[in-house]
Amino acid sequence: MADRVTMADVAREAGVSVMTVSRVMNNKDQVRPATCQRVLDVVERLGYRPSGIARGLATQRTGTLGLVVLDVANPFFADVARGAEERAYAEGYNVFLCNTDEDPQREMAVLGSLEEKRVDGLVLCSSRLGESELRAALVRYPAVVLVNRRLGGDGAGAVLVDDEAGARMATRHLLQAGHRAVGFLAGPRTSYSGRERAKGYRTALSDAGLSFNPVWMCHCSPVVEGGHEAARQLLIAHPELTALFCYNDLVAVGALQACAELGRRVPDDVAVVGFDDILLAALVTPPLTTCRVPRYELGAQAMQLLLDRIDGGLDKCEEVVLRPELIVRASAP
Amino acid sequence: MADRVTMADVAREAGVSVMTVSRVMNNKDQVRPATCQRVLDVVERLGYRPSGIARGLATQRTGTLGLVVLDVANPFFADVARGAEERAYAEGYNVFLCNTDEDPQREMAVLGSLEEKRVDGLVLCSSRLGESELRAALVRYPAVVLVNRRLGGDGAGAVLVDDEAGARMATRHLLQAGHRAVGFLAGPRTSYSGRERAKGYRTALSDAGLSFNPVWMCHCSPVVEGGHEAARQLLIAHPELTALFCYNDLVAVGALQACAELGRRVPDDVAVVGFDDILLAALVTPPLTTCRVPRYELGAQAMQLLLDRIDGGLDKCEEVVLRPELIVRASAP
DNA sequence: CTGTTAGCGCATTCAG
DNA sequence: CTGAATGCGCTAACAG
Repeated sequence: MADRVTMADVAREAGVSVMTVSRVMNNKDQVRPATCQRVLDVVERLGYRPSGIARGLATQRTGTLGLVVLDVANPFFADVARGAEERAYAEGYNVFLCNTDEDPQREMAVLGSLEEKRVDGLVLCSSRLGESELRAALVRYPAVVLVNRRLGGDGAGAVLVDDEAGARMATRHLLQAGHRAVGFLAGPRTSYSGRERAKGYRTALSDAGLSFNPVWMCHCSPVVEGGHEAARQLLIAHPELTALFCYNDLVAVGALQACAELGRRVPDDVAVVGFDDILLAALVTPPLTTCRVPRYELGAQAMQLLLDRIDGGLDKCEEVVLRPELIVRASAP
Repeated sequence: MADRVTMADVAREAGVSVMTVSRVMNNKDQVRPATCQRVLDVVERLGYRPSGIARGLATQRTGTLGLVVLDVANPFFADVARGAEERAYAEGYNVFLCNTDEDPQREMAVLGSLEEKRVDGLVLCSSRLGESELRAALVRYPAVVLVNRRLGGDGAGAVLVDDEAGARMATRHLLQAGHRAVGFLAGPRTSYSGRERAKGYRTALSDAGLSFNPVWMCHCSPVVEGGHEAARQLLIAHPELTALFCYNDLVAVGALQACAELGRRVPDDVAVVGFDDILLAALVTPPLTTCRVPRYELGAQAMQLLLDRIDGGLDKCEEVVLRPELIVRASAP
């Protein structure tokens, strides 16, 4: 790669000052069309590209945003990321993608690195930090939007799914089908969404006059293998269970596998309900009844809110709540 | 967000020069431990974070890399991205993720934006640019590694899957099972991998003494719906087909759907083989026979090669080829 | 409409 | 071991 062409090179070649080149590059209109054209020609001929780094230093804005997820390989976050990146791209921003693997230490590390990169804003999904740590971290960015997490009081926007309503809907669906022993594969302990879904699960039980049985609930990693193990343990320890409500579809697929291994037919012996409605959900056998979450929308709206807050001011909109929708399929008719 | 603490603030507060602070921040050892500690204390107290932007301007290295994919929401690229991001994170880099949606114009646009951001290097997956355009674009980066694409001659590294061998293996598997009319859902016309897989398909046919029948091949979008449509058309137009080799697993799932709609049983009436072995492949009914591609590895090795080339020099290693592996399941026993 | 002067925050000389 | 001067490439604020 040859040495980079700078603005000075263009200015010299075009016989103008760097300031004029700068104006042309930024579409400031106060340049005579002829001059403008001459500069543009030189830019073209020399293959000049302005340095975002230098511009960032001068303007204190980098045109750069951060997107933090637990794991892009998880289809949920892949879709969220796509929605977010799409909005950012449309507005001319580039986005740093960071994975945390649910590890608070790593989360702190990536937040630190994004601060060093001087991102103009940050979309933080499913943070696993404690309230005070999180609050302390977020003041270090010009603007922040949280996804799947609420943080009382201060200046972070939030885009959420109504997890409690979704879980309540899903659980009620099972109860209305006559189930009285509904287990809950609760996902990670540290998940905010998980806690909200637990609330919904318990509310649905109490709505139906049933009491919450803690031994029917089991935390697990939010992936297929996590659901597999947890479902296996739960079904063996509590053969009375006739239904499982699962933290997400991956966990539900794991539950399906466990049922198959244990010779429990789905839905006849055990009904299974998932959450998210990822592509997979409709394609497994039997197809999963699940709560559809608009993941792309979640990412896109979070990014939009972030952009609004970046230039509109922090009083724009504080919180967006998306409604999940129950999708009934064969795993829990 | 309060005004940012700068190096000068730290220097003043610690009673040293900015140079000393700079040395401390960069672990240069030529600082007396006592001074070092004093500086570190002030850094901690003031919450100082060096500016990567300023540092980038001064050093001409940004600690930033680009990763370009067609679509992160596609599970193939989600896994590649994860592998790549992981390696980059381990080396202290941040990565910009960009989607192109198979649109060459958009690809040019994101490449341009990454150049402005002055990335230290670039991993470019499945480029849809023409040879000369691509070559012209790549000289603008300090280092580049291509994924799923070969580019003769010059200084771009490449990490590839042996698509031809995989396709040949997959097709041969079908032929050995007695199929004589094997269709090919070929994916996008612009896909390099697609063309390689077409070669493998044709080679396998000729290995078996069969001739290539162009009407049994049909291009399609590399997603479920694309496979669905293409398979539907192909099976209606050519009911003699008893097997379908598919560009990837998503397409294969679409083919499964089409078979179901047309009342063709899989594998008895039509055998189906996919490519990639994404999570989905093992979970649909019937489970897909497919060519496993080590996607995480693909991303991780591409990133590793990029890092090697960034500081080791461009003569390091030019090309890595990963072998796919045939996974036999019920869709084509 | 165009040019000049002065930083943005840091690292790289070279001196002490 | 530590500091002072200089520049990375660009834009903001004034002048002309």
